[in-house]
Amino acid sequence: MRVIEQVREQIRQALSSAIQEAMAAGELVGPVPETIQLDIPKDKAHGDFATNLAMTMARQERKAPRAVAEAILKHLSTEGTWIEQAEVAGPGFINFRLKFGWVHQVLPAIQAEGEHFGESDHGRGKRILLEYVSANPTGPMVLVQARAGAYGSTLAKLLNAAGYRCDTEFYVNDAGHQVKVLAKSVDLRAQELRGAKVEIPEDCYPGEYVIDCARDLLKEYPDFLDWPEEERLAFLERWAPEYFRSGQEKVLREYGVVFDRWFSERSLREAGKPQQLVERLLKEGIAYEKDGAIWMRTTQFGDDKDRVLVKSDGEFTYFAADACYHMDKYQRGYEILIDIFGQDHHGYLGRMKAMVECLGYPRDSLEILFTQIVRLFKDGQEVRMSKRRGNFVLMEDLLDEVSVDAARFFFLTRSLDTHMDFDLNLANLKSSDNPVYYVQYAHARICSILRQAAEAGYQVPQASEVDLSLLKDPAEVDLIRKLAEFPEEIIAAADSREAHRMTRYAMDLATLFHAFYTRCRVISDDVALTRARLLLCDGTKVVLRNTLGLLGVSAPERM
RNA sequence: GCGCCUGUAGCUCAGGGGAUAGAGCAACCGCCUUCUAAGCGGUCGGCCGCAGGUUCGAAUCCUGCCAGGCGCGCCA
Repeated sequence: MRVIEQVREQIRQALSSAIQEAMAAGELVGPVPETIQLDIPKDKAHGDFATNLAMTMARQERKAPRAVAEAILKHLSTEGTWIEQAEVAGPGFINFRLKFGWVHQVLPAIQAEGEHFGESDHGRGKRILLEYVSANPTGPMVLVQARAGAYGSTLAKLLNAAGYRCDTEFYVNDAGHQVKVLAKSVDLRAQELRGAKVEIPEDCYPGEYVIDCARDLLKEYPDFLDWPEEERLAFLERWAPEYFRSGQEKVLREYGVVFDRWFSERSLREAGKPQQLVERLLKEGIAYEKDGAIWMRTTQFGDDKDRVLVKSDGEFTYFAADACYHMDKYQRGYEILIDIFGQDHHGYLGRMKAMVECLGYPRDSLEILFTQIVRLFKDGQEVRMSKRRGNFVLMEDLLDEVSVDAARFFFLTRSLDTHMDFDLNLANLKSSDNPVYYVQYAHARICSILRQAAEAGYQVPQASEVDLSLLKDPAEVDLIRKLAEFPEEIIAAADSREAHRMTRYAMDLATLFHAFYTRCRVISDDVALTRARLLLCDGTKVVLRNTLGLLGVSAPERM
């Protein structure tokens, strides 16, 4: 049950009828606007809801906004609604004040729905595939992937809570040139570890982690270097990517990021998907041959230049495999594809959109979100990451410094497209100043109250046995109203793909609870009031836990 | 040169057509004999990068400029 949604609908219908009445009376021209915006004003003096309806109608009516508003109000019938008072305000807003108690309806709903409170069928089961992180299996993950991981996993939960059916996938680039380079690099390091003097060529991976990988290899296969070179390299082309991939999976799992599927690029290639696709596109005239290569006609759909599918040496490009992968997603029944890419891939937007159209799918069915860079600061200095030099900041390094809860929450307070600074010292991530503790503290506080109440013989009552009208302190009403907003907050965050809205909601909710706690004593001699407040505490606890759950942050019972 | 992102309080960032622009941190002043002070209340702090335009209304949309970040391969 969505309390606010129902109230909104009620007000919209009242407004809509009022306009029709006014039109019948010749006071308005009409027509009734298709959408009626109904906001919750920032300033409580402006009522519970407000609409700019009259201002948007001013032009068609050829009247001053306030005059339009007056005409609407004259015909507004509030019978059978929660509306107590409606008035014209400011430049032409219509402000509504609702009857006391309208928000109270939400507490029984929370109690009934529990961990499912907040979910809705808004998305109508539309199938979405969210691909994110997708780090190359040629090394450990870097800082920005922690950002993508936090954001993506929460976005997926939000989409599912909002009634979409969202699956998540990690695309493993375990094929192609880079895998050969990786195999060569590991092989050389293995030789080096066994005392051979080897020179690491420029084009090999120089990172320390390659040495670690070689060490683990020799531990598992002590006779590795006795194998013929050709066999060694062929083996490593499979073993090394899997070595790094499984390492990534482990780190991500500890970070609260679990994928429904790890999709292998090699599996696509081995199944002959690129050939099939190229043949099909050639037949359709969407691909063509030029200079010994085969190109996809992406310029047809707004790309700057056509893209190579098959190089003149006969190899399929990464782009060709990516096209297969995305086509495969559609063929598996997903209607919307969301990819989260690093900022350094932003140049792909045009070609990816064009690619999807070349494949015969709607341009808008592919959405690409870009995570902007993350800079890490420590002791006032930027910790620089450089993949080439091999001294880049790893995701694991970050998690050595801060808790998963702190890291996830911090990333999720920022919109994806801000360039963010992660200051290990100033952000004080392990200290109590971190907003994540502020929110968790509210949850722990409630748990403590409920424990104390239990000792005093109070259990959380059934909502039906509580006099909700006792919850009338402004702090109580504000808190309940915020609880009521939770379902639509999820929908807004899911639809806009803005996962970071939920940390703000969490902080706002915590603030309102702390204010309530300070103003209103829960456990007292007044039995009826105590029971009502216990129900409110329990409802807040449920919503805090649900919110933190979406964020992938723990909800501690004690702190 | 072209493209993408960013520019809001001392710092880190929300807000992205609507009423008086917000939060956290930092600074300052108060509040624990009672359910967790990891808390609450208050003060200080802003030409929303600059200039035009659209609009009843612009921090928000459009154009240009300035500054910073990142990309522009038959690489992956």
